[in-house]
Amino acid sequence: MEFNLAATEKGTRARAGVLHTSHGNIETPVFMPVGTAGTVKGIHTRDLKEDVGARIILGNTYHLYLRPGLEVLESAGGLHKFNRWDGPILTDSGGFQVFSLGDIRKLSEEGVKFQSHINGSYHLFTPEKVIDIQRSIGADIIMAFDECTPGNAEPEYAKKSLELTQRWLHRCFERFNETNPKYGYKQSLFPIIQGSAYANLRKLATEHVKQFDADGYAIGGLSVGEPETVMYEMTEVVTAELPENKPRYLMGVGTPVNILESIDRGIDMFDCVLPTRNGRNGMLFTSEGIINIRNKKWDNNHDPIDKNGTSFVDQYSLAYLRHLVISNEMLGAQIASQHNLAFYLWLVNTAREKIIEGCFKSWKEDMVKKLKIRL
RNA sequence: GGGGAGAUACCGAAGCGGUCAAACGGGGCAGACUGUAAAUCUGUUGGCAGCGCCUUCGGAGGUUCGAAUCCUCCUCUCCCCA
Repeated sequence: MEFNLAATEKGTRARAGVLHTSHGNIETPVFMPVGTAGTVKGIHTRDLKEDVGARIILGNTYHLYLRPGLEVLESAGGLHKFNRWDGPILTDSGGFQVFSLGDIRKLSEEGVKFQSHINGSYHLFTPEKVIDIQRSIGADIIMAFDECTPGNAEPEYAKKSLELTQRWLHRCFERFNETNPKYGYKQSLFPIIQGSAYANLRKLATEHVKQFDADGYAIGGLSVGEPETVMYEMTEVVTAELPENKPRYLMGVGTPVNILESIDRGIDMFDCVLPTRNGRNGMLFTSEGIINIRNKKWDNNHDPIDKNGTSFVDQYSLAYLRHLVISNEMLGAQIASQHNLAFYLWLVNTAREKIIEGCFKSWKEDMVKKLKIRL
């Protein structure tokens, strides 16, 4: 998997690049819509591609393993064939579920024993097994199995947790190197840098990860409860040490402001559930600011959702969308999700253009102010 | 015409002498959500006002220290039999 830098800008670490995969090229910075269960909730792949302009989407190892299961995915010929998304796919390893499903799992040196949130059955996820599962799912980019350390972890715990993730990383690469893709195209394994809110740990983690000369590097364990300033600081610490010629992926981030600030700090790839989840729950990210579409003040406003919007759905009015969301009509969740995703893609696309033009920094400052406005 | 049941806050519906400004649902209003156990969750919903006061349980009277709860009359709904 090749990555080529197309442009950088002085006075910022922002980069524009192109990542080449077997399922197409990805221009960066990029936002990757999250499709945990093999679907970006509420959005057809046709709309993802043609309307939203998504270039790569996510899937999740834990969730897809439990349902529909590997037998179905393998007989379909992998996730691309199963969900009819022919662009690149990235699967998360289940490391985030170690964090988010903290109450129904048990952590050990060997791996993590999850109790299925679906039927209560037990499943041991080891680094080796997680690689095997991701071979079966067939994503272009697969993630190392890690422990996503909570944002408020004590130093001792953060250190122990990081060291476990590091040992698991060796096991991941070992299994990765002794197995082959199942569907005839290359897969790339990205390590995940942990270290919680501690700069010294983040530096150690970054150094450690570089020995694998991976096709890309991810930063995990951020936006998990720590203050935003910490998130930015940790991102800076890590990107300062990572090789320039490899893509950097900031996992699970974030708000539109978070994304612009992180691009400024040298991040190339993002994913986040906010545009879809918050969209379903009535929150719109627009070029003028944030809208809670359930609020009464929109009930008779017939302006378009976003007059600068790039999506087909932006032609719908605020009043109509409010009506749909308030009435719990499924189209409301779909329109809101599609708008938000299109907005996120517009945001990273524009950031890319501005980097190439050499005026990202000033555009960003301006944009961040607008994005914080609550309409 | 005869017999029965009932009227409670925006709606539905508990409550049947004090712990009732009144359970619970719904609806309304607002908030949260960051590698998705989420089309979810939380708060609030008589009026003022900083824990106190004021106006509420169909209407009017009454009993009582005290009434949404008991009594009388009135108004209106619903059901059954003619």
